Amino acid sequence: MEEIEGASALQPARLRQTPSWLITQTATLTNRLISAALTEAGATRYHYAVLAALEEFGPTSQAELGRRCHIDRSDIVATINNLVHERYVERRQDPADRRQNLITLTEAGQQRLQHIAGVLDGVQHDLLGHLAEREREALTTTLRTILDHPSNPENGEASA
Amino acid sequence: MEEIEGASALQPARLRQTPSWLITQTATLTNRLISAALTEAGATRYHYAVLAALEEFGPTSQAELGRRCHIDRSDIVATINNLVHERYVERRQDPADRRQNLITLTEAGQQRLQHIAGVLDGVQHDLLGHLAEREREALTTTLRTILDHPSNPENGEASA
DNA sequence: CCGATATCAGTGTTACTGACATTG
DNA sequence: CCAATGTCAGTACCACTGATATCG
Repeated sequence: MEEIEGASALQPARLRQTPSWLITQTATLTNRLISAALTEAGATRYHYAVLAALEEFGPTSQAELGRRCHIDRSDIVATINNLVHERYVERRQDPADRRQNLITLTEAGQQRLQHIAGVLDGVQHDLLGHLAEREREALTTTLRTILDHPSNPENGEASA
Repeated sequence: MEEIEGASALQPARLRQTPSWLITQTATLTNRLISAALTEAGATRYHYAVLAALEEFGPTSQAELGRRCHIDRSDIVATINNLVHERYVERRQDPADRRQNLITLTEAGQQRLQHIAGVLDGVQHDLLGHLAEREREALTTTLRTILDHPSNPENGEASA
């Protein structure tokens, strides 16, 4: 077993032929790279998602942030706690609806987002840089198609 | 449905443009479907992977199973414990190398694999059934390319 | 002594669940 | 009374780390 070079060990053909397996394996690899990069920057994927949503949509309630980013309400709480503590966002009660908190991006938060986005760009390159441009685009298009399809429970209900 | 149809809430453009985000979201959706299907069948992804490897390669040590399926040694232990308890595999010490256990698929395990594979086939259909055949193939091809690339630490070292 | 194996205990992140109080 | 929101506590699975004992 010395002359081995390529794969560390041959994978079962069943796994190589099962799309769901390939997807989760790819996600595992992706998460390794993302975690390494973001941990170094002291951030998480949730930070990035929330900051991006706030930049694009302006002050937003926590529940709405969760819907937009597909993050659970309870996880949003922890994320916002964190971001508030680091002064990247501000949380205040919405006077118009006192059930809600309005989350606002700060100047520092805006810069933070830029920084995280740069870090993530590097990861995309490590992960997909060896693919042809067409292949990369086909991949993202297909993934968006899958995510937008009604088979995704996230899409079924709309709060009218 | 009311007048809203598409996404339940508009997602930040940054997320829609970040491949790593699309990959992890797709994996989350995939895992929801897989978990639902496998939980009902009383199985896990690790069960499927190990059974598939044993069917294809015959009796195998735990360490080798881990390498082939990209599962950590310590997780293999728990998986094999489980499969042994349900009589789908047998574990015995390798007389030729007493450090190793040789894991063998039983007749029941072979049938179990068939059953799980059938369940998973249904999930692939729910997940990707709405894609064109070409798109599905392009997706799996691209994912295999990513996973086989040296940027995947899994591929770097071989016991050369 | 070193390397590989199996095992055990424990950690961290993500995603999710259930409960609760407040407000509309 | 019902629905939505924010909060908290806790769970499950997956991936991983470190330590240990055994064996080659």
